Amino acid sequence: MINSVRTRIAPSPTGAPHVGTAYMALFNFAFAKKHNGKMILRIEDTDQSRSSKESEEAILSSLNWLGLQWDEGPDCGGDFGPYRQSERLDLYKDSVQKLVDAGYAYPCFCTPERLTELRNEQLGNKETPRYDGHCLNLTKEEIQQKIQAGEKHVYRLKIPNEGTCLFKDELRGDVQFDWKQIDHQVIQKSDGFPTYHLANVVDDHHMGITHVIRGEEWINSTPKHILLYEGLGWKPPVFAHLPLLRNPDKSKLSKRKNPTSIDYYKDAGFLPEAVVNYLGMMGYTLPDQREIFDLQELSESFEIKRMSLGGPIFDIAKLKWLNGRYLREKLSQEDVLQKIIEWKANPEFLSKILPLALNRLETLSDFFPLSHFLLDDLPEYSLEKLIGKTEGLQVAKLLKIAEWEMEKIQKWNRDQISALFQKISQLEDIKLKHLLAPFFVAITGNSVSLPLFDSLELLGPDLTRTRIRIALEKLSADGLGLSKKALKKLEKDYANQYGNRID
RNA sequence: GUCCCGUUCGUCUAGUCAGGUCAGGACACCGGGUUUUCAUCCCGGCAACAGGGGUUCGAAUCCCCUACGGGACGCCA
Repeated sequence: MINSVRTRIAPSPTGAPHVGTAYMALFNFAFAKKHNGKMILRIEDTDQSRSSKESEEAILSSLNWLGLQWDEGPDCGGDFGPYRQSERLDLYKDSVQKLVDAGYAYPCFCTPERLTELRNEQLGNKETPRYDGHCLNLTKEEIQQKIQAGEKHVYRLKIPNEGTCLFKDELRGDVQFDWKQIDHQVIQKSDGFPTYHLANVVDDHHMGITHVIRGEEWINSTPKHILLYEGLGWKPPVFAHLPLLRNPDKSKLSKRKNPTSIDYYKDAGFLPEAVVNYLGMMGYTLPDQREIFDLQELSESFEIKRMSLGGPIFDIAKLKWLNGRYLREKLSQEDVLQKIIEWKANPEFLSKILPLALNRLETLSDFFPLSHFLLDDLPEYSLEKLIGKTEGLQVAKLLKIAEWEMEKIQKWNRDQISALFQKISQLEDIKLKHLLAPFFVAITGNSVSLPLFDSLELLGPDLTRTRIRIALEKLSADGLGLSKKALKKLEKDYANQYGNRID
């Protein structure tokens, strides 16, 4: 079938697998299946400094865990590969050339310094920061000369000076932007890699994508994409922008305020079917309004027009309720037992705990009380215990610093974790023993427990992050958290001592 | 700040396109029942059309304005 529906998900391998990715994947999947089409998975690894193989693997494996199977992708191949953008560079280079020839793009030699200065100036004048078209005035000869001299340059998209861009969003109808307020977006970076905007258009075209179903965050850059299709002489796909998942405070879902890693839900003991079901009821209701449904039921009855557009708040309480129903309605006791065993009651996992606990055992019955915090979702403890002998505000500060430092850990293991705490101990000039005290409580629920670093390794980054976040919330609720002002100051001091945060 | 998108119970939503049933369901919460406790299960309750103007016999539904919320404004995606 030539005109069959093809959708895609295009995760960027720059971090932990995000539930937002799963959310988009779910509806791309459902839409494709509903129309007997295919869903393609494409890795958007055009950011050389941030992309990693580990992250790519983690994302594929998490989506697999959820059962959101794609028809073509880097792991399973397909007729439109390769499915990693870093392996398709020639294609983008050709397109840039085509765009330059057609007058839709131009090289820009401005230095990052000049651009920063320009930005600050515009910001100072309360203008929207935009490229000023400086390099648009270069003559052919000057360009030739600079390129030959090996000057670093990027390619920018040339936006019309006036007029409007009108496009149709499947869910919202006509959307209109003045070209005036769209920036001359970089489409090829100085390292020769394309930016998202170029790569996604080129790939969507070559991969035969018929429907681009993506997050609302992209709606503002759609005019640029439309222009790229025009410049390359291609027909744009159908666009549908889905609402963004939100934190309880209605901001875009973020790991600062909510567990956002798919792995968290796995580690915390949720069933993939329940997570998928829950995600499916965010912004969507089946025509018959049933609320327990699987991927297939969702796909069979899926009507994209039924998507509601208000950003749904991710409510863990409801997810838990749903998960409970799956446990007792969808599975037999044998099934549940098997799941528990596979989850954490397996010999592999328990045998990792044992060496930590052995010296502390007098009877076998000591084992589970000692290790329960590795099996719990969240441990319980009092605020007094958390603070201990440390000063309250100091506790919040240390937790926050650790939270930021943990984001920088590439490979989550004992050594890295140990190094992290050693570093904080030194820079904050606090004895390791005293530094660790509040962490023992936040992580294990007790001031006395199994060795912390090994425990953290076993617990994994996602459960760890959540426990630190919860501890911070407890402190705030009692007025011992960081005020807005204190946080600002801490951010600054942190950047000076530890380097920039990665969020 | 500029632009774009959005707005029905605390939360997820049905109803909006084709204007006309006490605005329906679910989570959470509260109360009652079953259960040695708890949970499950069952029953009941609380609770919303953001505001203001139009159009109309009639507006949650169509139009306009305002407010509020979110997003975008990177050589990130």
